[in-house]
Amino acid sequence: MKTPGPDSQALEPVTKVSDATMREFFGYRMKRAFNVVQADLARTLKPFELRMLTCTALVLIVENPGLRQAQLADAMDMERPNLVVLVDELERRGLIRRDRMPNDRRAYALVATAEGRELCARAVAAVKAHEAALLRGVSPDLRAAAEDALNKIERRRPPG
Amino acid sequence: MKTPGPDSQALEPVTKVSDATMREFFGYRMKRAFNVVQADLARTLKPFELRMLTCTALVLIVENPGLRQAQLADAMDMERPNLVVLVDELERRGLIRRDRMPNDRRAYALVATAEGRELCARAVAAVKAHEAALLRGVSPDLRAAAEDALNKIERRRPPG
DNA sequence: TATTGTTATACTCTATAACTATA
DNA sequence: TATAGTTATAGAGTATAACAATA
Repeated sequence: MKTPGPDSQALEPVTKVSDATMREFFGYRMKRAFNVVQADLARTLKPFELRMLTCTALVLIVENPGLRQAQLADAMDMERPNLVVLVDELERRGLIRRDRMPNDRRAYALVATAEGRELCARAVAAVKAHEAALLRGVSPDLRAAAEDALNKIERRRPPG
Repeated sequence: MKTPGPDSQALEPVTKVSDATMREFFGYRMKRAFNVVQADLARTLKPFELRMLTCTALVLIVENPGLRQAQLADAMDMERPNLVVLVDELERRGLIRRDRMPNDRRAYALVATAEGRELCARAVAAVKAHEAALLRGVSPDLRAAAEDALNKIERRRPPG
């Protein structure tokens, strides 16, 4: 005796899509907010022909002249092979140089050129301005709380 | 008269990499924290052979039986072509069905199967538990503040 | 004409194994 | 033997144009 289960019910069309279940997850809210931030950042960096990753690499090289690629990859939480293309791109554009380290000829000392430092400064200023616009409506207290929470999560790393 | 500029200085090796400039950006902190959350989520969903996107799609279909692919894509903030492969995957595994809509034969009414609903419930429970573990150390007040900030950012969308 | 789902394509980000040259 | 950088490759996520079927 086979009665129609819920799978074979006639359905009325969905008018408003609910994501109540997903909204209980912090990760879901983070992803949605991050998508907005990331899209805004991409648009902001486009005039400089930078992306989030290339901009981050450039900033870190400017701030830490002489660091090795392995150090940069570690700081950016990415694998060494994936960093190579980013560094290639920045070098090809004349924004950074790969200098051989005198005492360890396997490694490169990454240094920004004058042009790289100048572009970096302009990009950082633009991002700062766009973030201020994006975060207007979020009070300083609330932003500080959010950053506190994000830092705590970041430092948590894989918990079993 | 060409004196050595800062580019050609001898550099002492970098011992500790500083990201002070990047840390001023909310987007940078978000990305770093999101990477941790995303990695944890991926590990949590692996036993169910789900990823963040397939899990989200499944949850939304379970919660909104009969919704169209275009509605689902809109709810997930993704392009229609990219959703097709996700829905293909869920359908191939027998977790959802694509029913033709009676009044609009262009569209599909997406419905979860019994198996899909059961897997969904187990996955949601697992994610809930893992998030609780990941967020232990973040007080409820702080978490609420962070979610408030994330929601405000999400609702902001592209600001010129 | 416009819309739904689809195909094809391309770009970005990520992850792993294996190689080279140095140490 | 171990490490720094590299190559090659593959899997995901994302974005756009163009198409067939239907409205």
